[in-house]
Amino acid sequence: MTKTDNDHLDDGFRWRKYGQKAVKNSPYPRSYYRCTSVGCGVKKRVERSSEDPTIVVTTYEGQHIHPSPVTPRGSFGIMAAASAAVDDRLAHYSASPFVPQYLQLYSSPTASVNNTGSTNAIASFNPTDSFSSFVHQGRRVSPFSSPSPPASLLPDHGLLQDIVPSQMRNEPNERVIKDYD
DNA sequence: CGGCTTTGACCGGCGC
DNA sequence: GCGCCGGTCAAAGCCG
Repeated sequence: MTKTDNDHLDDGFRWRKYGQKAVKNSPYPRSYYRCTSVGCGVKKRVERSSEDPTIVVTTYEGQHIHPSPVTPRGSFGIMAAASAAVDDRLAHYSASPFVPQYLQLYSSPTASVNNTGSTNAIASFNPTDSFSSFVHQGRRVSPFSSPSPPASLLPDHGLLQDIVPSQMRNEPNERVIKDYD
């Protein structure tokens, strides 16, 4: 869940929108995106909370098989370390017998980012904010990956989506990236 | 002109 | 079998 008034969150990857549907129990539509990188079938769903319109719920499906194709402010290099850290946890989680065919990982990646001490743009985040939690569903997404191999065997460099370049504060006049629309 | 969004149609799964 | 629902396709249009 991400608190933002901006619909177009840039998490460091290029996404192509391929669908939009009205969601039941919510006046807001749900958008479907796919990673534009070839061979990377990562998908994500983005929908707005019906209760709090400033909250967008982003659900990622799959893991990127490539590093971030874009480096918005040249500050995404540090994300490699961050993703590696989360990677380790992901592998650990997936090894757990309690995790079914998919796994749900709740984490606060911004905290680990700050731990690097070398952040710049991302340092403006609030790691204490519980809204930085994300739900991950590691499922088979591309025809290349095995049905459901242990994540520890995958080169998953792709959990960068954990870090969303948006402030998660409840500030009315915040403008995260730019005032889009 | 190329890449992306938009948007209605289409499709498969599921419940009745 | 039928209709609903969630997800995807793909043509057309938009925009830098």
